Amino acid sequence: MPELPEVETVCRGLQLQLPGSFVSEVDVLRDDSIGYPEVEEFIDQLAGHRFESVTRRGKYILINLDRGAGLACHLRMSGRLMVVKDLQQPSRFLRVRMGLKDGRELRFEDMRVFGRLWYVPPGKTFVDVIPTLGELGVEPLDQMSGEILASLFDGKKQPVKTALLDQRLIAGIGNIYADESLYQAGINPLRPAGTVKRAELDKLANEIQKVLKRAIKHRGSTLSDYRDSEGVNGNYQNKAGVYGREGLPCRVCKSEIERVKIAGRSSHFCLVCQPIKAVRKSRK
DNA sequence: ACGTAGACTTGAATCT
DNA sequence: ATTCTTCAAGTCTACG
Repeated sequence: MPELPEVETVCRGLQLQLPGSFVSEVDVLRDDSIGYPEVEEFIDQLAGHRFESVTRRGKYILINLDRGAGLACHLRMSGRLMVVKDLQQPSRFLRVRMGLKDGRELRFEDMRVFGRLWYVPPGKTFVDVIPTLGELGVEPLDQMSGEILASLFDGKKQPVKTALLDQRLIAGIGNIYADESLYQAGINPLRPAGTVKRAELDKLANEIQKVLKRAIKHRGSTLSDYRDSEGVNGNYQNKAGVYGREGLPCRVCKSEIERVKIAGRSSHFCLVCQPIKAVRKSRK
């Protein structure tokens, strides 16, 4: 799925397009796409609401509606949330269609049907409806430092890559940006998280923010499915240092980029720039 | 408590 | 051309 930069790009687009618009009708083409409440209620209760503002928490899109209600969306791997003006033939992966009073449509498309939409009724909070939202870790663009990483990783034996992907520790980093951040910081993804030295964590914290901000500037990465709220591709994939570059020369040292599975996820890195043992100053 | 496969779902790409 | 296997922006559950 879209990771933090892609979700942020979608949110910024929706914030420009939605506030002030009213939902006139709701059409659910695939029941699995609705997380809460039951499909019938989702349809009945969402209709008539006005969009007020769009924010993000981790990889969740949070839309505030009038009367204290809300609409949340997680794109997971292949979800798209977009506002369309010219109502051309919808994609075959259209799962939920929300007609707006001004004639436009908010469409949720999702090839793999992992993504979800949740309606939050007045009186309930987003966390009431989506418990995992309350368990998310720090927002890396707001709170990130070597000190924070040191406390989050303390005593952890799992690979540092796996720790970066744990949404309860840090919210929003996914497979692409975990690999990219570790590459930029010169840290091998297989190193047990708790063994990464403080100086390296300082560097990693800095690189995480740099990578995420740069990706947002490029409107995210489009590998296959991701599009922003206007249906436009991201560009960051072309800037990647290691992700998707297995077998290609490292942009720094020219040695071949490796790919291994870590906790089930493809992980890309340069053995020379990210040695398995921390590089230490020669002792003499 | 901690860490890692498997499941969920659909399609694209690579290889015979 | 067709079939098979592998892989994919994520996360939740079930094991050991």
